[in-house]
Amino acid sequence: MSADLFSEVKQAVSAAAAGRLRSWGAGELAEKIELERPAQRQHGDLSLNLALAAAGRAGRPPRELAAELVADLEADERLSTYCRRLEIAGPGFINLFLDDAALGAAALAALAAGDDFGRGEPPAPLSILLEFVSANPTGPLHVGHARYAAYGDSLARILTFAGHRVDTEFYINDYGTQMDLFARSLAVAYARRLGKELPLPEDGYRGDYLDRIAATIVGEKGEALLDDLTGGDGQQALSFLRRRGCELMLAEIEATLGRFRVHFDRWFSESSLYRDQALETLLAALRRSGDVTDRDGATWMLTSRHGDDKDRVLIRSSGEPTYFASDIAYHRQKLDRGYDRLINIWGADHHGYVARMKAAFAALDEDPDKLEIIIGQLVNVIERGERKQMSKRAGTMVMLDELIDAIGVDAARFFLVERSHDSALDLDLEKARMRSEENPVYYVHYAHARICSILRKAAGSETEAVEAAPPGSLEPEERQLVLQLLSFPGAVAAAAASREPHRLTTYMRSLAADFHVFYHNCPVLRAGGETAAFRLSLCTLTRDVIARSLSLVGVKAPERM
RNA sequence: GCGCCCGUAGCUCAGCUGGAUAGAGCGUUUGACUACGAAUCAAAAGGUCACAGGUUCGAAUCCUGUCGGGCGCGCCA
Repeated sequence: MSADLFSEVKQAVSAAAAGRLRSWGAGELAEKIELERPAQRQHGDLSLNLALAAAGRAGRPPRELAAELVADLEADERLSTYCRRLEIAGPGFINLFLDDAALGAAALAALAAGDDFGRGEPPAPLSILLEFVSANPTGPLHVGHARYAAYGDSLARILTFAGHRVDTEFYINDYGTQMDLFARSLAVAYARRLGKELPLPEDGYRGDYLDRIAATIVGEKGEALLDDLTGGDGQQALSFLRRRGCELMLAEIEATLGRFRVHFDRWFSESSLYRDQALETLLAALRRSGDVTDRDGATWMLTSRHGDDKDRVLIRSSGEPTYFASDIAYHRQKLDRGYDRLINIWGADHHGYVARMKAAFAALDEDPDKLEIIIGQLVNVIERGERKQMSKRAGTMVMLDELIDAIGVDAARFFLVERSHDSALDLDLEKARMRSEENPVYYVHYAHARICSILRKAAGSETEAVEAAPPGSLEPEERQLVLQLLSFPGAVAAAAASREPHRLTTYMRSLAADFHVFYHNCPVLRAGGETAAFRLSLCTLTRDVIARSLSLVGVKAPERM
């Protein structure tokens, strides 16, 4: 008995129905059998819409087709070991009623599979480079970054568990005007700390973190930079501040991400592209392919030839390269590392750049589909019931560290990843702080802790010594729990394929709910004998699946709470 | 003006890529602990799935349009 019963059933159906489907000219339906969990119990455990899907092609009424399919399925030996009964319902659905013993056996097989239950084995695993957060190293992370951090890190975990090879990467924008501005702002904080006032640059950065970093630099260098900043042209001092400030800022960012349980395999520096002359190489290649032209004193890339709205500047008339230019060089570099797929997670404020980046791939003679850009919607901050965009100026910034301090990593990650990344998210920090105990993560935690408590109680008991065997029949609540547990591999696969970690939070809430119902209706230890042994196994499997699900979104599974 | 995203219960959101009578949590009302953890469970109430067309056996889901909200549309990053 396989742990992944639903896949097993799917394969059996495919094999048994293939011939019939082909005779209707709908053979391809056998390749992608859709097994659904009907919303209503009376519709069975699984349902097939094959007859409905084939009706158009066959030119015959669906129920008539369903009758022929049912005959094929009933004749199939493998299927009849899982399936107690088949029925045709409604417009032409084929409903499957699974055998209780088979369900129980599958649950025990899932338990035996241990860490491998739900793990994907795609026929062709992808090697994926997943880039996310990539915040400018000019300030600390805020809750907007936190959303992408939670989303991206969860996605990396899920894709890995689904069987792909995933590297995660943080791109450091440590080159260009923003870094210059950062260095000059840092110089102001540095000088002030030593009793000298320098003019704050227009649109300069401000904030406690600059004082913090300035203090560190004063500790390291004393007043050594002061003369250059006040007397000289300041170039040497600014250069140092840019480099060292960036290092210190990145260290803070990395520490915050570490607290948030987000780890990157690689930190890639934009500056390194300039050191390696990646832009020159890139430009030469683009000139050869004819995708670049000089116009109005600037160097343009002809992205409009590849589906972009208009052409884009690579080198300004000032001679400075644009951000776009180094971004192309960066992606060229990523491609050269040999990944099958490059996934970028960008904020909604960057969606306008998708077309030009895809165009760049086409110009580089690379398949644009290798580049997968996921747009995450923004986070709004709610203050006194009003929705506000986060802004330093308006003082509505909420930092990731603040969020963690307020509600903890588990509640924060669950909250951020629970919603579809496609919808804007409102965060009311005060409300989150006051009502953090209502976070759904604790509902899932409670189920986990409750099971752990039962297992502690069972430790060393007679029940624990009995080897579990699938019972001949299951109580309705037991049955529901088993069906939910067996849905786990499908939930993982769906979350991975659709890049939607929130499907797993939805899944584990349902699983926790089904467990609580089971708990209230089906005594475990008190049942005694073989029933107790089997139910104890269900408890263990539920605990494992909850813990695994939580770990896939970077949340802990406490044994007590 | 153009492009992308969103609009589902009083509030916050799911809805398995087109399935059967649209679901949770919070809030409201009511019931269940001498019990393997009541941070739980059971029940009630709450809906024009923004609106109007279209596609088909079947639409919250797909296509078109309208309305409303968010985000973009630079030789900024």
